[in-house]
Amino acid sequence: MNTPDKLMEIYELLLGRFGPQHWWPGESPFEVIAGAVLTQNTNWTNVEKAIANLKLAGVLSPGAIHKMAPASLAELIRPAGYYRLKSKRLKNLIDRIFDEYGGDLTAMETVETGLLRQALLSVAGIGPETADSILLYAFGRPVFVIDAYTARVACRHGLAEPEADYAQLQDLFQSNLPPDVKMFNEYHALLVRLGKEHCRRLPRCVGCPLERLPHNINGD
DNA sequence: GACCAGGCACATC
DNA sequence: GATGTGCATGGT
Repeated sequence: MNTPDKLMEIYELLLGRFGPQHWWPGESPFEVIAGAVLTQNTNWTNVEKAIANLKLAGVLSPGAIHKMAPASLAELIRPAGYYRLKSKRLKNLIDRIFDEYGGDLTAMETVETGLLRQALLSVAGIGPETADSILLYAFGRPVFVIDAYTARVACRHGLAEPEADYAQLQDLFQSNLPPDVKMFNEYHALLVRLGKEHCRRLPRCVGCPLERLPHNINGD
């Protein structure tokens, strides 16, 4: 089977088995942006607490956070962990949004995807996964998000080399699938779901023969 | 009481 | 260029 068909088959199997994952459904773009930073190396349930704090304090907006002292912001996002670091990163990003786009997220909507990605990546604290999460989940761009689970799953299904880097893995999905935002959204979430249930604690797939691993999408 | 979670930047070798 | 380390909380 060719790669595009294989990738689509995996997607269909995952969707059939787990159903839609509802990642970031119907939330404001800014909430998604904040969440993308807050979730770095952090369980999502802790991120939700931090976001709830921001909402309760009425500061879940670029303008409000722009004006806040880093220490005050840090205190609100404390449940998400790495709070001093993430306070700085969030403010770095928002500072940029003010400098480049006047603090207006709608002004970013017209920026070409590649340019927007470069802009995000140039912010200290925004790496490829965070940038791509923002592009896909906040701005609806057809960008495939790669994370550690994606790498493990792709590798263990013979779709990528163990040493494949972020760009290569992203190219695998983007070059072999139609640029469908809704599918990219769901596919990434499903790969994380699969990874959590079957690939936890396994550091990539080096030396693991596919047949012997408990990773089968069909569940056996 | 470990171990993990929807990373990233920086130091060091 | 690869590898190691700090960042920090809350759930299992």
